[in-house]
Amino acid sequence: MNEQLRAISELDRVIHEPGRLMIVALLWPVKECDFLYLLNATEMNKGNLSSHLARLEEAGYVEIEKTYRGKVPRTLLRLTRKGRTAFDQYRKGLKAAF
Amino acid sequence: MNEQLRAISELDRVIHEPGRLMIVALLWPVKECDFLYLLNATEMNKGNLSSHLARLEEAGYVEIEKTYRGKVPRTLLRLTRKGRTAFDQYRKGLKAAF
DNA sequence: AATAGCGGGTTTGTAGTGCAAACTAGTTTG
DNA sequence: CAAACTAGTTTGCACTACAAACCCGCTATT
Repeated sequence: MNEQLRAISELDRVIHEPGRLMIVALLWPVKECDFLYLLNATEMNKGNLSSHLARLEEAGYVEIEKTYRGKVPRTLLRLTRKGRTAFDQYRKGLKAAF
Repeated sequence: MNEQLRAISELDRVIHEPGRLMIVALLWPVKECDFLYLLNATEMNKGNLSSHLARLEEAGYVEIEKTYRGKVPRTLLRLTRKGRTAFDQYRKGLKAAF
């Protein structure tokens, strides 16, 4: 197997999924943001977004903090160090592949 | 939704799957090759390779030609014009996204 | 002439995944 | 107080990737 193919086959599947790729790409440049921001930015539906976030949390790539803004619930999302590294690696992999 | 995200969300899922991405990347620069070449190059198992090829054929991205080399069956694979275009688009999408 | 093994794949079974619809829990509005 | 809204989560289903099992014709073996 050549380098290009190896790079492709080693792409992180958690990040590779476009829905999650959007989320991570959005979280990457900022300190944090909330659920509704992601919802609007990605144009996913809530169910979808919720489960992708759960998957990313399970992988240790995002932190989910549930807070209140007054009486209204508000979910804050942050990329963890691990998530940041994983995304950097993912992009390196893409570069190696193409 | 910004340009980056749109590019991500519009990535062709048939090509996006790493197994198929390897296949298409291999077929792209050559006129044709056979099943066993892909099998070795990708290090997939036969079943997997077979079904990814079927999916690509169904999408109209590859042509599958069954021939004989003497008495031994030999399956030849080629990227169609449509497949070539789809891969070019896919790479354009990646560039736009990262 | 059975049979065992191999080359070249395809089919089958299953676990996992993405998706939207339905649901939950609480809040605000009429 | 009922209806509607906010902010998500859970459920159910359809699809998919994957590997194990299978298939089938050929060749070598006993």
